[in-house]
Amino acid sequence: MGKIKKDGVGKLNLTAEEMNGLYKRLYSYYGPQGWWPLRSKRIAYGAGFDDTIGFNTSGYHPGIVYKPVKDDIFEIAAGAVLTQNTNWKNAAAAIDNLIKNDLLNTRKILESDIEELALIIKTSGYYNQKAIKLKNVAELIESKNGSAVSRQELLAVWGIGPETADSIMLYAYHRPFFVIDAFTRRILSRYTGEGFIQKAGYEILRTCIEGVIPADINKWQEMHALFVIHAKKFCTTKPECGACPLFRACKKIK
DNA sequence: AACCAGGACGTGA
DNA sequence: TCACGTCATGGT
Repeated sequence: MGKIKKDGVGKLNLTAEEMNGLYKRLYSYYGPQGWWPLRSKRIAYGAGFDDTIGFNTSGYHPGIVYKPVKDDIFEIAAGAVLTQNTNWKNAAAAIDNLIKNDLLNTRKILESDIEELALIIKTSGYYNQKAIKLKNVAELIESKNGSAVSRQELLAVWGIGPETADSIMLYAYHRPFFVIDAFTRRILSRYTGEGFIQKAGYEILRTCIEGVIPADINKWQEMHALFVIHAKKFCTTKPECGACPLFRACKKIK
């Protein structure tokens, strides 16, 4: 067995109270985000949607009815892949280009020429790798013939790591897996003052967070989206602590 | 002009 | 397990 993984868990002192306070502060400041930023939502929200960062910046739009369609699942999976280590704006441009070429569904992706596909998603960076990844996810989704994919199946796909898998599970399939990204780590480590959060392994941190936030799919979706928007607005690499809505509660660890 | 952006994978130690 | 190199565009 070797090392005791509990060493890692033991150093994480994140509490449900802290998490709840953080959620309430972010939610009251930014409002519901209604993620995932599907293009149908981006269009529906119109001017209220900041497509450079993938957020509805003008508050909730209760009058707008979002109608899910079959290809949404692949759009989310594709977006999760295309935004790997890349800003959303570049990924969104790639998605728009896929739409322009009528390629945003599993069958068309599988039929597409991989070198042409790579050029179509060029703006997202790593486009040769991502072209392969898109085909791989499309293949998995297509093979399930409409039934939901599992996290394990996603992780078995070349190009789908834990964060991408969890994004797909949480936002496309509405399953309870909390998404851990660099922003989540940065905000939580600063806010709680626990430097160890930056070093904790993915699964350790994920299960820890899942244990301190109420098991509510919508809340998990919102929490992750709130982490991302806050990391872009204030908790950047060089944070804007002066105007930050979390200033008073934050432990401010760099 | 370095640095960052909603990572994942292969390799060597 | 873990640190490090690779993949790559586009904005600040």
